Amino acid sequence: MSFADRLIDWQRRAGRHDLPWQRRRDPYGVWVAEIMLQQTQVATVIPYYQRFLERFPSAAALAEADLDEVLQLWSGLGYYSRARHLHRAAREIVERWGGVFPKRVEDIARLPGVGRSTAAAIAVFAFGARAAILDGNVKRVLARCFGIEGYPGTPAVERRLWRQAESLLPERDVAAYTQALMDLGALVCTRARPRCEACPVAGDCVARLTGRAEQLPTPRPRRPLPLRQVQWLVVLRHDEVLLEKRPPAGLWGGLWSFPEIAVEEDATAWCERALQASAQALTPLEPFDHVFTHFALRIHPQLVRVRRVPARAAQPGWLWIPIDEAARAAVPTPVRKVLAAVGSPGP
DNA sequence: CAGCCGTGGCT
DNA sequence: TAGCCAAGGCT
Repeated sequence: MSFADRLIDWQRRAGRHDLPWQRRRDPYGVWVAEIMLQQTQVATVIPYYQRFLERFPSAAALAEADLDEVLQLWSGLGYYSRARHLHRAAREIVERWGGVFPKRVEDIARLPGVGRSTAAAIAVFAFGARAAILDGNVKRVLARCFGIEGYPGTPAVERRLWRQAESLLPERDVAAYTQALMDLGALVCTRARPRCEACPVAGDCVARLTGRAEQLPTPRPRRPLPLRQVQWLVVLRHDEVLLEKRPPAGLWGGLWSFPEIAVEEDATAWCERALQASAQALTPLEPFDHVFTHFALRIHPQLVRVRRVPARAAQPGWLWIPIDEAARAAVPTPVRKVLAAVGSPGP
């Protein structure tokens, strides 16, 4: 029996069949699922997927929405450029494709946020196309099965993996085969402690036969990171907290967060400058020189280790948000946690 | 091309 | 426990 047939047969018995995005096979539902699942585990995606599709049931509904609302529904899921791309792509589908999701893999792959692998997955699951995917699961399964050495992040190794993935494609049942590949990687051929005894292709697996299953795929070469520490300023006024809108791209792009400074900077001086610079936006607040009688500045004790201090926006927006509402605003998860830790500052 | 982007689970 | 990685794509 061929590699593909063994996997398809196994998938029918032991694979996943009841995931939310497997219930609907329309291209929009498949597309949103594939974007959310990029670098994100299934269990994390499920509640976000259900909320998102309830609010935006179609590309047209998504295209009409404000980006802020899309980001708010995405908040906590991470990789926020996915949400910005999704929103842009929805408008592209409406304007360029007349609201009809493109069918050709090349056209799907031109949508923002959709690369080669995601385009193939959409085409396979929504349109029954014959195309190969190559995600983390598939890379691991193929690297082990066929003994492909080397870090998959390098172009040479990735080319070999793509060629291998293409050559294994069955003539029919590509959707079942693709799902099988991902299920095998997620449930059996796991990164640590693979369950080789439950694998339908263990008999032909190079890594299994050479005892190198846990050594493949070759891990990323580690390079020491110049870690710095930054800290957040939490500016409070009664039961309100000051948030700034981050630049539209980059880290937490378009989301609201606390002002963030390097640990070497003087927080008090920085806060004075920031409040002075945004005096217009802060009306009807008191003049900044009263800041320490009318406002409370807290330097949150939680320090964050980051690669670099994120660049600040030239013209950040500022917003005083009641603490209760802030917890529901479009803010990234670390900010929500700090917010919960700060609580109400009292009178 | 290599670094960046987020959060959570795992060992 | 601190690092590694996950249904990758963009620059």
